[in-house]
Amino acid sequence: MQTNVTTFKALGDPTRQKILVLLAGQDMTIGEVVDHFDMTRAGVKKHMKLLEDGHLISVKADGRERINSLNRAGFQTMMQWIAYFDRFWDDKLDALASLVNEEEKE
Amino acid sequence: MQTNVTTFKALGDPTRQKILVLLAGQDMTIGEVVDHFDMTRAGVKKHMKLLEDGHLISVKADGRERINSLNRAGFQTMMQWIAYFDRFWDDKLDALASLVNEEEKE
DNA sequence: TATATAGAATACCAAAAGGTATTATATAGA
DNA sequence: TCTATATAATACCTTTTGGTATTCTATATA
Repeated sequence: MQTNVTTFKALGDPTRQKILVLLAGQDMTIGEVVDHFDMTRAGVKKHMKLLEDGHLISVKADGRERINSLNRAGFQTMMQWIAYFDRFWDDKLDALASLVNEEEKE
Repeated sequence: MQTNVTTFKALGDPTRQKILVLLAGQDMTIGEVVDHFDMTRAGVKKHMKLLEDGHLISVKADGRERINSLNRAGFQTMMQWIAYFDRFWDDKLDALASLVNEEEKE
């Protein structure tokens, strides 16, 4: 329950969401990602940094290029955090079920 | 694929995450939530507004009180968005499996 | 070696976000 | 009705964020 704030924050921006969708299609260098946006390389680079901080992408050096790919870790962290609340919905459903059963008895 | 940015943004803050955990324990008025933080009521109210915008909580009026409770909608939206990427991991696993199979043949 | 290309790093700016203080409104209760 | 309480609304301030421009470093390649 700590650094997942960084991960959720990374997803709280439309540009970064689009970058992830792009990378789901294929791994890319920053240059390739930039071609899909009307934004400077430096701007895109900042977004990539935040995605990396949130463990949503990982970078691998290859000569003078840097290959960016999706990183499952961030996604799993989020899923786990959200799953914590499943307990809540289950309780609600249980309570509803009990209520219905009680009424049926009458 | 639109307003979920608001939802993820809402979760990208530690105070708001804590509020959700509190509400998972029990429904609360803003006043009750404030008691758990070293922050003004106005500050907490702003956070609640963002959580509501992201459909993570819903508010029900009761006299002069407002009862806040978790809203499953926001959680489901996020789960669905994240689930979009499952395809990616599956592909990766498939590719890995093919590779292994190829090697076994030799 | 000289030069072009892929990327990193820094400084800077405007807008948005996190927070407080203050004022206003509606309802509960003496 | 008068007063206290639960909340809403607005103005304001400081920090962070999204973005550009500019400079610097490293690696391909003519």
